[in-house]
Amino acid sequence: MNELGSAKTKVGQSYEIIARDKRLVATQNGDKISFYCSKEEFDNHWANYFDIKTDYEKIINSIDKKDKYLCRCARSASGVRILRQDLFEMIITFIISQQNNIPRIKKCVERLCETYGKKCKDGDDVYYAFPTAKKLATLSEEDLLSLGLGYRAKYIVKVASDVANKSFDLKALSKMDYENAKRALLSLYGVGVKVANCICLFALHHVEAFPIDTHIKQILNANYPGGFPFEKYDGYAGILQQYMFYYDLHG
DNA sequence: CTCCAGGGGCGTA
DNA sequence: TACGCCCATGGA
Repeated sequence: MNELGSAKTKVGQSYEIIARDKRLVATQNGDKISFYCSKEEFDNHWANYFDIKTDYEKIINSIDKKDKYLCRCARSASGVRILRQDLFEMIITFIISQQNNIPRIKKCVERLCETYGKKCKDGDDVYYAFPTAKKLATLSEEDLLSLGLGYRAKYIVKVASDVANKSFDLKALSKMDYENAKRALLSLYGVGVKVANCICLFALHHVEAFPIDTHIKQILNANYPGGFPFEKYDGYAGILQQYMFYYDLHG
């Protein structure tokens, strides 16, 4: 059992996190979070996933005190962390996310896992891992269309086969700096600037990546008509972007 | 440059 | 209940 500071106080919330073939149940009571796993599993796997080593308080303290809006966002979202999620999962998930809303993205990913992912057991509970590139590469566009993926189906088939046959090298990608990683991702079929930035931020932990969707565009227009002061936050603006996103969503 | 491509969630009436 | 509107990317 481990504890973390939380972004927001809630009572009796329970969460299920599935990443690669691992699953973690977490509950939150007030600002106390409990993780139901062994200390070994937490240290070996989830500590990295939750980016435990990064000092987010230091980041929050670095915010320009004159920027009341950003200070308010950071205070509201102070428990938000940039996860270190699986690269292939993020590539496919963010391709699905384009032109799509969160409930539907969740449904698509769940169907994808239940249909093509490895069946796993945790005690009496059953869950499904995210499908491998090798597995997805065997599918046809029609297979994915039937899961409701729409016009993104053809992107996923192509990207999965490029990854499976190593014409797109994930290992090399994971070693690149932000600019090179972004350029490499943009070469993938169905990946544009916004999706590439999301993958950089949420899988590769390039926290300078600052994905701009229409939601963030509105936030920036409303609060930074002269443009966001990237120069003050060199190398980690993506974390602040997440604070603004959270604040806009949850207040 | 503009338009269109699934589809469903969501705001509005 | 029913109606538009929205959305990221590639291709025409």
